[in-house]
Amino acid sequence: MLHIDEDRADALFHALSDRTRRDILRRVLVGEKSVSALAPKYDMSLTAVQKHVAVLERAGLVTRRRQGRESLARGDVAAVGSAAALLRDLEEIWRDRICRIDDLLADGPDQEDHHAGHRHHH
Amino acid sequence: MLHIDEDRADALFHALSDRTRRDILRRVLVGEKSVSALAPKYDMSLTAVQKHVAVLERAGLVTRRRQGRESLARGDVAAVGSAAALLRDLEEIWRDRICRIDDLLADGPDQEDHHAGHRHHH
DNA sequence: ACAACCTACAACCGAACGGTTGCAGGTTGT
DNA sequence: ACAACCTGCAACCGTTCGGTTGTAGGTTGT
Repeated sequence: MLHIDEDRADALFHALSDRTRRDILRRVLVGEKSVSALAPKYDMSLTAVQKHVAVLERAGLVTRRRQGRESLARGDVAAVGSAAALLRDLEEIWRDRICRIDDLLADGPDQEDHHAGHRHHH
Repeated sequence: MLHIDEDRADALFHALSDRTRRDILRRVLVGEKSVSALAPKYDMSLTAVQKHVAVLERAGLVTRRRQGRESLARGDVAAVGSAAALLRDLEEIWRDRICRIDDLLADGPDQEDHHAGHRHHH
């Protein structure tokens, strides 16, 4: 689990980049909530809140379980942790920056062959 | 510095939600790089890379200094840290979830008066 | 002086985003 | 049985996003 997929990282940070979604996440982290229980907290339609929860779910930040007519969303703290791990990786890159010798060599031109393995999505 | 602005959080996570920007950030964290030094690493135009750096700069994740004809971008590890702090807040909310009594009371309907202080941007 | 280089910015384009309304379907309580 | 409720999904709309090309201006080396 040392290397999280880039697609996952995209989804994680994108899900976190909206304040309404962050607020929803905070609420479902303290306890399970149904969409209709969440909706009246925000001044937007219930469908909009539904979509926000769906984005959080696609990123793995919330899981859902169906109970009767309502589906309850619960925040997944482990997913928050894996986002935090990505940031820790960045901080570690910074801490080890001195040890890199190619930094002193001005980072050789095509040494890393034009960002290989970097798949773009369009 | 205990409470980071929501606008800043939006900008931070949005900047981090693109894999090209995360890759740029990794490179400028190990050392200063000019846009034209960064550009050949990606199969997109120089202008596109310029825009990505601008997004990172607006989020505070990189700073720039002008030297002659080129402007050098440097990653700001403190900004990465403040993003990490936001995630730590979420994890703390989860750790303290048991202590909250209003969770047991099903989170009172308008107790938090319709998400007060929640400014939306459109 | 002049060519080569690096950056900045505007205009444009298709796709994704964040929001809406409307409708259909399963669940619950009386 | 039936009304009330909760969810799911499609269609639509304006804005932002990620990318392009083109143009202009400052800096550098010969």
